[in-house]
Amino acid sequence: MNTFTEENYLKAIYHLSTQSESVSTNQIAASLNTKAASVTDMLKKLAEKELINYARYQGVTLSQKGEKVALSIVRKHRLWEYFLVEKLNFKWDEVHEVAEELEHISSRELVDRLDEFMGHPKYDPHGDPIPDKNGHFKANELKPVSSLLVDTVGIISGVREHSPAFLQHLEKIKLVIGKKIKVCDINSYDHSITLLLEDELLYISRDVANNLLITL
Amino acid sequence: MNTFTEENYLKAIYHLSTQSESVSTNQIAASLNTKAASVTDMLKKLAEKELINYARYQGVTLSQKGEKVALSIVRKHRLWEYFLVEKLNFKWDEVHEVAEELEHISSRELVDRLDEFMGHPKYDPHGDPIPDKNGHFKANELKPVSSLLVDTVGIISGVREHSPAFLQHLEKIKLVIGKKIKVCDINSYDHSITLLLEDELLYISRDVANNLLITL
DNA sequence: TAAAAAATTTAGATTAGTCTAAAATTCAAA
DNA sequence: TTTGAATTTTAGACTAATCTAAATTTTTTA
Ligand SMILES: [Mn+2]
Ligand SMILES: [Mn+2]
Ligand SMILES: [Mn+2]
Ligand SMILES: [Mn+2]
Repeated sequence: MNTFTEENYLKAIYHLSTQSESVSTNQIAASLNTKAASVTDMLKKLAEKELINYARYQGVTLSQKGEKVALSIVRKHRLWEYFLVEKLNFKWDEVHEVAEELEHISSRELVDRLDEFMGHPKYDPHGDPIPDKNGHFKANELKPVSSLLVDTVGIISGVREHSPAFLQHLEKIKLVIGKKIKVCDINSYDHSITLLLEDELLYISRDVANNLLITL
Repeated sequence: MNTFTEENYLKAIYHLSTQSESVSTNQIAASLNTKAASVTDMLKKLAEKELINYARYQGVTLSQKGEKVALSIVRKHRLWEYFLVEKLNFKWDEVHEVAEELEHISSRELVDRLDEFMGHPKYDPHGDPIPDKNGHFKANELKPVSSLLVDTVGIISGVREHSPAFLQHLEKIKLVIGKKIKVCDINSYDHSITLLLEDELLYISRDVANNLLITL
């Protein structure tokens, strides 16, 4: 159907589209670790196949067809991540790279049965929503911990940054998905935050607070 | 490490090597649905990487290094097939195509954990042995039903032909792996065979008998 | 609003894998 | 053992995806 590479472009455009309406050539190049010239070539090809809306120099949006493909890749990526963590005991910082490969396995039957096997999970190990077989999902209303006021209480529900280093750090300090936290103090100089987590005080940097997401 | 295509060539050479010592360009071309000229190009590349022993016009054998790679692909293929049948309820005739894709997922960790998750199965759904993480396996002593004498008793343990059509046919007549059979009669004109299977008589053609393997 | 800077596209190459057609080699008869 | 057939390799081309360098367009800023 579509090549491995085409799928990666569509996925990249999809993710970038959640940030800004239209996506630029340079944004795509950066996110795929490739060069702008290569991106332009591929955009022509994807436009030819009507997977994107593209006009020279004007940026890109996904067509309906393209979004459908992108969502199916995202669905597969997140379902496989869930499988790796829940069934094969991978850690949440170990699954992304493997899922980058697994998401390109084409069998529709496979992904739907995998979904069924796991009981139709709604969120992946990083708190990201898993689209259903029709591409539908409801995203949680997430706020970065850095945006909260003192005394706010919330549940850790997602991350903004997916690097193994960050995820390992969170795990080490037990700040994992599902935990309840309360903001105890915000340092007005460096914006570091003191949290209450299971009766213990925990200091986190502004950087960590920025990339940690909660539901109220 | 190696490309998808290189892996498929190594696997094809591996399987062909179980039939004849040295493998020919044309055999590989036929098994991969490609042309002899393309095969020659790839053989040069694989020889360059020391994955095969190759001398112009002389046929090919796998090097130790090449065999190791081939065995890891075969291991993955068969483990995934087992997973699909045992965990996701695929039928034995539906798994091969999907496994053709899954076998190229590179993570060593993934395949070893999958193996563990399933309890280190020894045989895939078609009765083929699954190499362990070191590439070792013991093949059953298999005989085609067509080679048996009247009154021989055996257990269905493998197939020589893996086409969905053949597998579906076997399933329909309940001739599946593990079943006990007894040869009741061999027709001397067309070599069709009458079997006893769970107190019922079953007629199979020479063709089926040829592709159905048993252990004594 | 006219440079200058930044972003994007085009031009021209490169690499992997494939093909057809032609040449070379091996094998099998006669 | 020569000749013809079959097999295999080489030559030359093509496509997908990538790159660098140069040209073009858009955006910024003075
Ligand atoms: Mn991921
Ligand atoms: Mn994830
Ligand atoms: Mn198979
Ligand atoms: Mn099999």
